[in-house]
Amino acid sequence: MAAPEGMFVLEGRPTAQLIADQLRELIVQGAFSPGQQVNESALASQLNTSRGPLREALQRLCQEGILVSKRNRGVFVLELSTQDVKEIYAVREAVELAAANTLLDSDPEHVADTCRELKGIIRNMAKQVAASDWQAIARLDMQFHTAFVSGTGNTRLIRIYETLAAESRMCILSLEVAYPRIDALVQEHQMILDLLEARDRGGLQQAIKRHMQKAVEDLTASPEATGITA
Amino acid sequence: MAAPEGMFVLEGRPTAQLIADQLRELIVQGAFSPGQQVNESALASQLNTSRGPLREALQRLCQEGILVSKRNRGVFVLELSTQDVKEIYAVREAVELAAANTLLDSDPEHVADTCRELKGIIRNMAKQVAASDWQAIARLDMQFHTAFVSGTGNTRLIRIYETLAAESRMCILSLEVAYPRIDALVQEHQMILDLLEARDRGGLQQAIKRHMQKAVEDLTASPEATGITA
DNA sequence: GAATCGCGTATTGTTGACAATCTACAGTTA
DNA sequence: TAACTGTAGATTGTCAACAATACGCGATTC
Repeated sequence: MAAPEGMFVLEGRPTAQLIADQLRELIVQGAFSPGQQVNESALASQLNTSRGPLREALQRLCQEGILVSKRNRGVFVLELSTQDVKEIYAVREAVELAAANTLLDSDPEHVADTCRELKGIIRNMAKQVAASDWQAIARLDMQFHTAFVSGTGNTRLIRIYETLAAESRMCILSLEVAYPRIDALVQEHQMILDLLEARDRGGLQQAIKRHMQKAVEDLTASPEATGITA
Repeated sequence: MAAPEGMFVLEGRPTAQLIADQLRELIVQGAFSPGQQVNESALASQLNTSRGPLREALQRLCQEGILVSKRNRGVFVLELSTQDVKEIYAVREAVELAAANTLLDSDPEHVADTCRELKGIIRNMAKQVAASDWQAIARLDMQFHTAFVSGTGNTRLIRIYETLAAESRMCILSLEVAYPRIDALVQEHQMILDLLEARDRGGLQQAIKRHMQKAVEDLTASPEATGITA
């Protein structure tokens, strides 16, 4: 029996995950300042739920790494150090390089589909760059890379990357206006897209490496101007 | 003030993690059959704890991927498909290649330390191969690779790999006596170690790729003989 | 005879209360 | 004045009871 259109399973996913998704979005948008303690009771009341589910959500975010838990103290919003930035982008490079190889080994038509999606994201990104909307730029930046990795269809790789994407958004957020050249952002993504379309394996790998390297340089260049601690 | 010898912090880590570690070890050792439901109340009683902490531990293992949660149904032990095996080893390859590059870029003395550790693990592995103790072999196999990745010092990479290691042990476990050539295991690891010591970047990368590729072939070769579903 | 409906049971999901622990501050003493 | 000790407050960690949901089986109907 096919379900009628417009019908969908209500609350199909576990509640804790819904809360976690909501909180993650709030955190990466900077609704909580780094190092700030997250109060269980208070948040539970605000979200109109009990401490149980909320606790599970917090624990989930702890495991993802955007919150840190201290025994008998509570959970705190992650404070990013330059070391953290280096780690995050090193792992991102590893994942994206693997994704690039997998993509180039896969069906050309599927690659074309992915390229179409990426192209649309770049278009939106250019718009937001013109509007200087940093929130949106950070979101689209990670949307681009997440779509790139999603193209592999490897659910584990995708899951890993989603965590990295959240952490990266926190990095980018603390960057804000400190970002040196706003136009380079669109250009670099466009280059990655072009090389993927051209199926230039070596060039794509180099472009990804450069993209990550530049990001680390930008993010660690002036730590005193950002929220990133040395 | 230096703490007197013999003193240590009591139960410094969160309880849920202790339970999770214990359960993870049981699962990767095959104490639960794939697809089997894990009963919260029963386990809580057995482990002499309440459902709260146990629930958190289960959720943690769900996020790691060795348990799967179904809403209002409970959690079940992961059933590995050939697709899962391919995914796991694709991600492992990505992580280990990145680890290899990072290691070869790091301090030679530190690499030497890592090599010493790996050498010891290989020695133990050879012993267990002689004794045909599959449990121990699987444990040492993953211990080797985990030590390799740990050499990078990248905490995020290490955390990712620990999850992959757990899943891999489940793969290897279902392999058991079906493993084709028991000697190749020690040889392949020895080769990786040698190439790392020789600082042969290209050779090491190739060796890692081959190692992963062979593992997938072995694991997916005779699915009917193993617990891995098509 | 096959499909459907309804009930019973088992299990999870949620809640609120209780216990344990830590930090901060004030009081005390050398 | 500086360092230590004890208390107060707040927050998390744990627990047991309650509510909601899904599955399996038997009765019923066409």
